[in-house]
Amino acid sequence: MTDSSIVENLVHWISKSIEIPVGLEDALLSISVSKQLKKGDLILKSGEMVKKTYFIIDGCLRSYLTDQAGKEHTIQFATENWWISDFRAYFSKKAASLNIECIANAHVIEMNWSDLDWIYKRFPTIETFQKGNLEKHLISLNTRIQSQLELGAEERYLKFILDYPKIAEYAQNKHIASYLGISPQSLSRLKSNLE
Amino acid sequence: MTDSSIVENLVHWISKSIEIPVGLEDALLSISVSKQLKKGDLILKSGEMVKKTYFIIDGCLRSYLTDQAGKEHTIQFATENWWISDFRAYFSKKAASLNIECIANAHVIEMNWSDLDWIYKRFPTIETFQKGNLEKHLISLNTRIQSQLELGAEERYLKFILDYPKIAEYAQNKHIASYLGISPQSLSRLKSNLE
DNA sequence: CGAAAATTTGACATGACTCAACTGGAGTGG
DNA sequence: CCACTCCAGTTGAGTCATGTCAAATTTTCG
Repeated sequence: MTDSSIVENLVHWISKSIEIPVGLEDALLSISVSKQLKKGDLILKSGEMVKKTYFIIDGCLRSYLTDQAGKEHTIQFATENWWISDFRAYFSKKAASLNIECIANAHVIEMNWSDLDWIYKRFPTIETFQKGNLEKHLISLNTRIQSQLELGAEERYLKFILDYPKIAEYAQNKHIASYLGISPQSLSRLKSNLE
Repeated sequence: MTDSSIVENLVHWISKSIEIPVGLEDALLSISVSKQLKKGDLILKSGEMVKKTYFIIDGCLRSYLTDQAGKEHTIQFATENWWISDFRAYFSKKAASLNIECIANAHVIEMNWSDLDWIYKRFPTIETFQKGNLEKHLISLNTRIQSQLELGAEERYLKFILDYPKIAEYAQNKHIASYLGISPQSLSRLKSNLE
């Protein structure tokens, strides 16, 4: 895939929420770096400054953190048309606490946050698009908290594979377990109980 | 307190992130309704459409949902300079799934979402302020998910009273328990273990 | 094929839940 | 001012879900 055909995917996605302003596509092309990632690639390590954000064309990535006990906790999965970065670190201007790892070969667009902010300044109408992204993200975090509060482990798992069937295919069980907040063993048992 | 002195609080708060455009204060005043709430007042009930959002001047509110088993789960606490509403329902144009309750006598500014959107259109520069709010909200949800994943109940409680000492004063134990995702009994035991 | 990683399974420990009883304070009305 | 009620909080006993540790099995991939 060429850079320009990759960027077309992003433009097409943006065009679903707003009219594409003249010049936007070229501007995006000028700041985009298209990357092919292989399973296992680490594109952000905790402790680094968060300079980049990624838009996923296909494949799957996850962000996770490692706690004091050495256990990993998955914060986010990202597939087609999602963004991934360490948002919390970037928004609060701190060093990354997350790692970001490719878990299924992926095409992504890499952009510098600073370049993206420049795009937002230059094309004010896409604020709407960006606001939509933030809202979508907010909804998904809210939903996750709600599930955690009111559902048991089995119900959370069922909801997960219902809401994100694609991710359920890509991700390993231990990744899903670490997203649901249970041990891999519990997830394994829970699945075998489903019949 | 008069309406205009209440709105000054909001304007002052906004002025911390952006330059106040000419006319903004009057515009805000024209759409703001200042309300005094008493402990126990319910200002949103699940099932209703979400037409309003609230900015808190002082006091404390919480949003919660009731699950099938009749158990309450606190989604958000809000004190000074926070907004509260059923964001998920509003952003996704659905009926409220949350209730919002005043838990300590409060002054709030009530606004219609539609009027607020009008303000955003009319004063594009406050998009920055709004974006900041969304980011702040996103960070707090992220932090909460992270705590839930990597901390045990006791550590979550300690972190809670550290991060939100004011709320810890206002809120009842059962509210805090339902926010942390544990039973009131467990919270009680946990606290007595702290010495 | 063989090594390394992921998953499954078993045995056991434990944290958190439920149900129920009891305590203590706040508010109300006689 | 006391008696009563109501509700939050505490405490105890028993249960259940989930965690841990370890071993066995299966899958992945060089």
